[in-house]
Amino acid sequence: MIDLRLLRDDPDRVRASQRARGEDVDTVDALISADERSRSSSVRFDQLRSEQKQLGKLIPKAAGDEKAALLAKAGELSAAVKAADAEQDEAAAETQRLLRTLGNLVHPDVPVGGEEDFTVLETLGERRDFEAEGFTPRDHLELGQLLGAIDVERGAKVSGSRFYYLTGVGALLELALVNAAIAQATEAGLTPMLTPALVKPQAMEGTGFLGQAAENVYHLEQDDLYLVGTSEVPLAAYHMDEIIEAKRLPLRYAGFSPCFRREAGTYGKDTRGIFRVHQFDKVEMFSFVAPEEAQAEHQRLLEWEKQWLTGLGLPFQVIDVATGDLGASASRKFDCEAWIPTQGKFRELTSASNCDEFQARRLSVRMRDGKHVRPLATLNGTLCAVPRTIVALLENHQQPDGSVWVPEVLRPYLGGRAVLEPVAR
RNA sequence: GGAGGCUUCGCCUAGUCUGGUCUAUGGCGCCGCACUGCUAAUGCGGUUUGGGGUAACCCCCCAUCCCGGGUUCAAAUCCCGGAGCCUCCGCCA
Repeated sequence: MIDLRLLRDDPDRVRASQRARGEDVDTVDALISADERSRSSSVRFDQLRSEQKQLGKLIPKAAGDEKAALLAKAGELSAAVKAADAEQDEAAAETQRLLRTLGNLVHPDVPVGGEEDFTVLETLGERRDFEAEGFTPRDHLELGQLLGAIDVERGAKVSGSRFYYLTGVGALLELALVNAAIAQATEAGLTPMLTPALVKPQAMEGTGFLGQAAENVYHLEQDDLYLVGTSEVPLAAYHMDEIIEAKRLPLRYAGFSPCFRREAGTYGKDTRGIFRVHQFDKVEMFSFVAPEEAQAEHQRLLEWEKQWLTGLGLPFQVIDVATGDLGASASRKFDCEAWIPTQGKFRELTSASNCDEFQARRLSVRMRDGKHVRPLATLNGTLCAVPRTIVALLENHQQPDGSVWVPEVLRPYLGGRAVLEPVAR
């Protein structure tokens, strides 16, 4: 959530940010009045409580009529204290509730607009000219089937649409990608983490996924647990309710976990193959840094993503995502989009978000900086979302005979194989 | 799943039976100062977090003894509910 003090000092900035996100601005006014109510009732409560304490010291010493008079007075005071307390609780709860509905402040450089209004920051890698090479590229599903790597029919039979099996070389390819990604992250100094995939409401809420994104989250009602859509959630919540010494920062993690997404409202989108699925594995980077370091860290995460995609030999572009397409918690988001030949488009493979202090406030993750304790900043970035990376790899590195070239970084994890060959059916 | 125990301001701990003097004790760690020509030792002081007052500091006020309710003029302390941890048993791996 955003800083309440900022809202008091500069409500117009908050309004402007909400507007840019395409969100309701009335909330801001409701919030300000709830906050004022909370503060004034809090002052009254403090005064009454102070009087009550003074009186409480006198009562044990008094006796007889004097004591009876004091007790009578204390009775009245007690009722007043309870009333003020109740009002304060109510107003503070309302303030919190409203505050949590607001998205993060957007960074001033973020392009304003919807999904299509992103800015392209740079384009990297070489796109192949299949026409010049003399063949029509197959899509990832066809390649996956030739290689015996992907089985979506049985995925649908067993679990429904948007589920799949990775088989044979497909399974090996996932393990290779994950190993290579973890190796790169570890090399860069991140701590590898295997995280829970089921989390409590508090963790899900604190990371900002129960707002407008709630419809995409699986919930286990019997246990009141959520299936995470990304290991960002357990990684952010890892330090929940903790105060971290400034000298221990930055803390950087590389989490690996399954990810579950309901993909509500995407009917008919990306229905072929494994580009958009309900369950997949992902290696995610996550940083806890001092707020003043957040922008530099954001660039660092982006650099690691670029290094990864470049190592895989994929052509891609980096975009600055527009305001309307930011998640609730991000102030700015850079996506790396790989070229998908059969779609003739760049598609999102990785995404790096700067959440500033938004998640840290909600999760109460703070840093001790000398005498001061203050919220820190959290950032997250995809290193490797497995199915989409497989899609991009297969399509971009395919050969006319349906075989697929394997980039160097993956070979050590594929028994040295340089090419994946079609299998006889 | 069954039985029992535990949870106190970084860590450990006193206090809970018998409600008010708890503004929560002591040790360790940490920070500052003093002192010994260094380190160590010693002494003194400080050391939860959040909110409010203040231009800011000193300081002052309120809350905070796992969380939420209740009883009471008054709760770390009594009652109810919940969470977490531990031990034993059962079950499964």
